[in-house]
Amino acid sequence: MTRVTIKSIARDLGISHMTVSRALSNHPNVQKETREAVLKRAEELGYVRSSAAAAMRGEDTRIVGLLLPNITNEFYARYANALALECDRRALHLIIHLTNDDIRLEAEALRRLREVQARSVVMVPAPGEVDPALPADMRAIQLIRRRTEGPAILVDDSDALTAAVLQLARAGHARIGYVGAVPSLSSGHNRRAAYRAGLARAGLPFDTTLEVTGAPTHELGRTGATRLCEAGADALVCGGFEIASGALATWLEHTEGGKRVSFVGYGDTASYPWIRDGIASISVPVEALAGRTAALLAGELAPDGPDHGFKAEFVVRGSAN
Amino acid sequence: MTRVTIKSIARDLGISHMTVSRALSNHPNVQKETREAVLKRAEELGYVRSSAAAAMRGEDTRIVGLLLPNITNEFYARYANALALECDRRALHLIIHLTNDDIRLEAEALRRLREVQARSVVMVPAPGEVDPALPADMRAIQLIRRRTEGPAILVDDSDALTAAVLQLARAGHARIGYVGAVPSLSSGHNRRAAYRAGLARAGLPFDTTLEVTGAPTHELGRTGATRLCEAGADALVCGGFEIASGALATWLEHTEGGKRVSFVGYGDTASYPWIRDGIASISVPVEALAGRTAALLAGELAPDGPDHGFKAEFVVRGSAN
DNA sequence: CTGAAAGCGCTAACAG
DNA sequence: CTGTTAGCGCTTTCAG
Repeated sequence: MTRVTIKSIARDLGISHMTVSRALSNHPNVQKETREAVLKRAEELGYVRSSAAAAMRGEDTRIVGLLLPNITNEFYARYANALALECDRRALHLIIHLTNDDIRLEAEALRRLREVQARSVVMVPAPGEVDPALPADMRAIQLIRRRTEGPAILVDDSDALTAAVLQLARAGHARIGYVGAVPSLSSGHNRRAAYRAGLARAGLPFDTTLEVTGAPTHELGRTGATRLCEAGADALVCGGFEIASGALATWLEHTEGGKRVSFVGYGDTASYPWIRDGIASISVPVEALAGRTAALLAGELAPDGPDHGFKAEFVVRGSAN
Repeated sequence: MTRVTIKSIARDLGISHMTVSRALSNHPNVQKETREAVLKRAEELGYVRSSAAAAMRGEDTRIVGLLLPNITNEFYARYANALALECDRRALHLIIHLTNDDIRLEAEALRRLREVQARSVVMVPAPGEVDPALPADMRAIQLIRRRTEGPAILVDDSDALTAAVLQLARAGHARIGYVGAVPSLSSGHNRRAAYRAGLARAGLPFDTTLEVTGAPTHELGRTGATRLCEAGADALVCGGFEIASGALATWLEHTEGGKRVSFVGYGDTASYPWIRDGIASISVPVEALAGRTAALLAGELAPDGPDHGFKAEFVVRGSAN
């Protein structure tokens, strides 16, 4: 049983494959009966158009790539979920590659997306000193972090982070620690600055032993939280999704005995309200980000330039007292 | 700046496109210098092979489809994560479509995967009375649930569910409620049977008001848990991932005042150990499932027949007392 | 209204 | 070792 093509249908019906093509694409110049016969036969045989052939002719593949560090972190999962729904609605194919924030895996994924002629890629750029130019034949939209120029969907969380620090200070904490990404990443730089701004506004002294930065991973969260606790921090502020997930695990172990260390996570993890007295956090509007991304992908929005339109919010819960 | 093809490289170098093709695919019959010149030029120009052209010639597209109800549920997220990693490792493209357990969205996704000539699909079959045959030109691997014949990766959770009921009975509960999928789904049928077996073995009476079934959604979890609590249940057992996520939310609200209703969730949600005294649950070996799937996809395993090789486990935590 | 030809990028099968 | 031809599925263009 070989593939059903317009030619096989044409042979089957004793007509030219062009007539079949026209019938299937609703071209007016086909006799009614012929058209119906074609449509019927195509249906019976389960014909589907080959998108490979279409792509070869230069048609849009309707493939969108999504490059994420992982998809277990709830922020990325929710983002991917929302984006996948939007893509399905718009008949776009979403190809997901996980980079694990590794720049080599990222490069490999980009290469393969070029092979399939993806029309655009949405990517959380992996951290890295070098600056591999993003491919020009696909439109790249950077998410959350910005490594190079071009369109980006970013979140302004400065006020939220500052507010978190102020709240902790108000609650009587004087040694507020911070774990975040390396300052070479846009997000790492800005978030740490916001943390420092919070300290300044609270009139608290600045202490580098209370700052841990590194590659924004779960692991950094774990080790960073440990280091900060050992350094005598009485509160922890997280500067990233992955980091928060690691730091939370450490914090839960560390404060099991009832030690009074406060905690502010990052992102809207569903279980945050249910853990202990509730985990305070920096809330990021995931669905809105995904919606905007989809609009960009569908060309419903101006394609160029950065996009700082989103604001994070500080959500107070028990862990911030 | 038009696309870089073997022909454009050939023109550029003043040779035939076949020589370029051979050079790029390591065919022996190319003069060393020519080969090097080609490779160099290809590199410079950023040539990538068109997989559309390859697909048209009948080559494998290396595209794998993944159809999931959603990707926010931690089980699906972790599964997708693991599978995506395996696929990246094996240079497979993973296209994710979300079905929301809607059989029409599922059909649409399958049609589009046939268009791109996906070699295989991994799918959690949507619930539905009708039985749309799975397409024959792609290999379909059913996950968790089984709607029709063909290879499937299933989990045997009977013993775990029975054990959960027994544990609750031991803890002194007599009105143990169950929320699960409709029995027309293989998983719905088996899980309810295991729940009932638990009751029987505990010597507890059988009570249909303590059983709620429906489409396996978060919503069913919410409403089902409410109904069961109103029916006077003193313990809840969940028969599915989505259901557990909904039921947990309801349960947390309902028992806030300290009412003593016990709870057994489904799946290995990371936060389960941290909520209240820990949420007991049916633990499913996600990573193993994904590993087996990948092996099947890569053809490293016998492709046919069912696969019941996985066992779920009951994990006791505070919520089961 | 219908058909034949050409070409998208690539390689197998033949010529040289 | 290198080049030419043909064909994968499809549509655009041109000829009936």
